[in-house]
Amino acid sequence: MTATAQQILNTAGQLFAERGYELVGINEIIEKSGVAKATFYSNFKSKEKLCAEWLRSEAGESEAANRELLQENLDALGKVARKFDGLKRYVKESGFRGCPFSITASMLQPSSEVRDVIRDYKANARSFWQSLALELRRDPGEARALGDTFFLLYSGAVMEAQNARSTWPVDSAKIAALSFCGSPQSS
Amino acid sequence: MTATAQQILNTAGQLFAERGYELVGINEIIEKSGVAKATFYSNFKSKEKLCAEWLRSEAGESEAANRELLQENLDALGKVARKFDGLKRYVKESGFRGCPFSITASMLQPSSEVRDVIRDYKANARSFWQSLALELRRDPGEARALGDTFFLLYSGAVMEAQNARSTWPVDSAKIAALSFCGSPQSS
DNA sequence: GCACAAACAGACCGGTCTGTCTAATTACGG
DNA sequence: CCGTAATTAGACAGACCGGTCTGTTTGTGC
Repeated sequence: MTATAQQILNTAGQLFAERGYELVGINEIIEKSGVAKATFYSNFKSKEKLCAEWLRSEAGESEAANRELLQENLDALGKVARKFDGLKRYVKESGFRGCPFSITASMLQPSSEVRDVIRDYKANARSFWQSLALELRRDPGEARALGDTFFLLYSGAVMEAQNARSTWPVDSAKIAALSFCGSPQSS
Repeated sequence: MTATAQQILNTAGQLFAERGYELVGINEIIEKSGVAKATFYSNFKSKEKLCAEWLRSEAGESEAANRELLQENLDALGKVARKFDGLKRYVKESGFRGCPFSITASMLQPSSEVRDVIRDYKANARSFWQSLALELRRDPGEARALGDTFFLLYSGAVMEAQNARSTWPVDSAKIAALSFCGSPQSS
């Protein structure tokens, strides 16, 4: 990927995250990234391909962060807490607009390359929570249920933090997740 | 509200629910509802007003259903289960696209009349779950926490059922919510 | 039968959208 | 210094958007 393509991707990513895929036009993207329209189309076949590329890179970063967190020297409960603390920090940032994947999915026609990227991301996120749950429950069935509970609480927290424009859903979800495994809450 | 306005509202509501506010145009709405454009604009000031009206009616239905459920002769746990069962039925319907309020909110510019409707709806939904929690916990603090847990699990289930195009998130959320009632956090 | 209101069809407006194309300019390796 | 490739600005196409407007037809109460 050339430096020009990277520049376009960064700019577009920021705009997509702030206002959503459908509400950002190509013209604004090229203007803000200081690039001619022909240059844009020589680097990306279409707006939708650009979107797929953006989400792929977001998914990559998220998966790397999850992998790193899993390998840290910390008990599973601490990792759960860390994950929610990270979300809270993210929500506090100006311009938080909810999960880029879910939001983008809701703006897409049923069939699209982008949907595959989103599905993969969600599957990975779910399996991250499953991994954490496996450290907390011996029984595989219980672990699966606990992992899904984490996953759903986290997802609900993202969604409602966006709607309420507040961090209370994140705090509540964290407390719920921690107390769900029968542990004292930390931090 | 005239029968014509009602017809437009029904058609538009269906289209909005299926594909989202931004992806449905006025021209399609009037065509599908068999109405002239001038007639549309004599019944609704703008597309956005129509959207607000649609969400208001959705919110009204939802609140009525919640009120009814709360008054049924059933213990709180049964009501929690019922609420999730209702969601599961709804998810199974063809064309389920997630929470209309959250989806619409994600397509809107920051300031809009519609945002107020959405905020009110969410506040009402949260207070519904709080009411249920109050039947399950004496301590007000614990009840509040439990209500928010229900609320977030439900919201996460809606979101992820849409993404996964499956009902497993609803089943998992229901199990989590019910087992959460069964294990009151002692403090 | 007539008047009035509502609904009709659809042309039209200014604007935005993605995407294509031309033609001029720049950067640079051999 | 020259040829190739990248990049530039921006005109343009074709579609669609929300919304306005004109003029006609239809239905209804008096």
